[in-house]
Amino acid sequence: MTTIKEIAKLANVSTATVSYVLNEPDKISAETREKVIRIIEQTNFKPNSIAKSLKVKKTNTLGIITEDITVFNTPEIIDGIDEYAEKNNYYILLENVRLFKRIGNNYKDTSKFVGVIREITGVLLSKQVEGIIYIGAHCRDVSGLIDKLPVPTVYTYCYTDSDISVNYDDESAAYQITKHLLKLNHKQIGIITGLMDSAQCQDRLKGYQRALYEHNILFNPEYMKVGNWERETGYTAGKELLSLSNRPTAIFALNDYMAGGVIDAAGELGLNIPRDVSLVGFDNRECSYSYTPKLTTMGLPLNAMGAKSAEILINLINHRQKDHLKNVKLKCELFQRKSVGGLL
Amino acid sequence: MTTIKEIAKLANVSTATVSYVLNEPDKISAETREKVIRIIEQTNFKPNSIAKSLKVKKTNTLGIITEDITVFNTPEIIDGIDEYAEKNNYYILLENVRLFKRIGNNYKDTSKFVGVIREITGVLLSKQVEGIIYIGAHCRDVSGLIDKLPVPTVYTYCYTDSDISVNYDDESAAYQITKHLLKLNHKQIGIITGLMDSAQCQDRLKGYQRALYEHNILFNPEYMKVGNWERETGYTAGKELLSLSNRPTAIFALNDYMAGGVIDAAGELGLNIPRDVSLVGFDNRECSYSYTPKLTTMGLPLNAMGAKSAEILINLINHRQKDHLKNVKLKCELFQRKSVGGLL
DNA sequence: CTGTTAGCGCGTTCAC
DNA sequence: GTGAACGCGCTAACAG
Repeated sequence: MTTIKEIAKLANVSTATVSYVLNEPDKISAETREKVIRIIEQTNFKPNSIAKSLKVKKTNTLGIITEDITVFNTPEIIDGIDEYAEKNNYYILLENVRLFKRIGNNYKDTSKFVGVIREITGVLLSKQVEGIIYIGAHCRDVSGLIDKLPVPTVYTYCYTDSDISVNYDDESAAYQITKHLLKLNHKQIGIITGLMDSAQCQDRLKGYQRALYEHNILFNPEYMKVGNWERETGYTAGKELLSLSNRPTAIFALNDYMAGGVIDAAGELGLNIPRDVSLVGFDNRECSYSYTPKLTTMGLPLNAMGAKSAEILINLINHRQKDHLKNVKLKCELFQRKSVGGLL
Repeated sequence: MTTIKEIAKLANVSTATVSYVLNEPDKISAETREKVIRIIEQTNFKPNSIAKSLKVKKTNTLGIITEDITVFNTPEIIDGIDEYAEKNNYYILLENVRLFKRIGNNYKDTSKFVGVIREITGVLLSKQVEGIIYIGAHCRDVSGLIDKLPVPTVYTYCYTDSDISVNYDDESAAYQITKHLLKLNHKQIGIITGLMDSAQCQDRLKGYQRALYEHNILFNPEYMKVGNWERETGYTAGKELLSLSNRPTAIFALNDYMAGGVIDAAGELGLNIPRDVSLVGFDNRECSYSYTPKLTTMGLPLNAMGAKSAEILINLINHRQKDHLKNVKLKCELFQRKSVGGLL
């Protein structure tokens, strides 16, 4: 690899001159500048940013820790981070924990992998990243997972009790969906929840109830079935709801997988979606588009979450962050497709 | 941040001693070693790998260029790279081109973004990556996209006419599928292709024909319909195939989307899958699992491709690569689900 | 005003 | 177990 010294020699100038051409071109006369630039281009010289970073104590590098890059939400978040970072001249060092492969389904027990995380943050810090974004595989409380770090840290798709996090607004999303159904004159709206110990599930339930309440509709416990996020429970719950004597005219499944189960159930019962019953999912996963009918579902602002995380982090790094930020919640967007119909 | 000097001072030794404790502990007496280690732990000191890299001229960093990290195949490939890299003490600097957002669907016209790629490789080189893995968004010839680089480069999910690439074996995968159907006594096997200008499509067609040939079955042009990879053409082609007087007993759609279209077509014609017609897809995309019936499809060795790319690259970096490697093709694995039945 | 000299950043490693 | 040169680019201070 060519070095600045060789360029200097070839151009018959000092290394300082070359450096100025690169960093403060105005300081150098047009003539020498062009001569130097020509030689740089000819030799394909790229200044060693390692050396530069050592000197200026700035790496312009962000560390990303993903719990699992193969989880559907993660790539889009990274994409958002990446776009914002690039625009602001930051680069990305990626650490993928491979959570599921490493510790299976016990990921809720954070103690199992604090050691792994400590090692990873150590690497990132020794590589002088200026800030860290932690992307959860699954939206939950990860307090205690990362020790207090000497660089700013932002959590997304998860949160802690003391750090800045970026997520989407489950409550408002569920409210939005329920409102949408109510406006189409649905008054009997079934809901299939995920596991009840998840904050996401609780928040969505709140949004659902708030919308009902605003329309003076009493929450009917018969219309709520508890699922576990998997298609099978959507099927079971769907069957129960649709077999009710006063069956709901619309069903809100708290994720797309369970909505798929409802489609199965409706099919078996000879019910047509959306004619006989409307259906809404959540997540806008790829599969929701290939269901028959195409599923109306809630899209997550993943890209925006990534971009927002990067924005906050870079602001923190450069000490221009308003410090009142804590839990940022971005709005979701409804994707209206073919599984919802209106009532007279 | 603490430096080696401060540690040295606190421990009353020279910086050299601290360095040896870190890198060649045996050279230092147990007594001083432990003293130094204690202080390192107390102060939470992390050696600055930037400075180390500058000195030892080794960053242990691999650059990954992804054409688009949001494309379904990419995260799993990165996961594979990551796993292998981590085991071998390499780290990952990620550059995401965001191909589709940047230049829309004209990605086949490589000239449109050579400039972007040149800039990205420049950044990676200046950050002293020791090798680069280029991950295509779409398997195709990308010759001329990257200038000859001073570090080893491996292409995956794409290829060039002169560099090492890692892909999967389309021909053998299609052969495997066709063979599977033939063994179940299917003799009339329809095929729905993707766009014919793709090498992948050509190779799969070859595999299909080779299997038929081995079973002395003449290729029947009526049984081949050309699609464009989208669900709609799968539907159209499926309808045509299934309306034939001697309709095929099995259909091989060259991707899962088009297989979805065949499911639509069969449904409309009142044909049951797999009773009336068997169906196989390709890609094992998430949606294939949520079709009714669950689709039998060909899984791609994405993780293995990533790992293999990393392995080759790291071997190249350390000059222990057999140089006869060129186009590595990994085997695919059939996922047998519910869309295929046997014939008497 | 243009361009040069020289020391610095931090950890490594060789000669002593 | 230590002193000191070294890697490469940056930049303050300075000379022409």
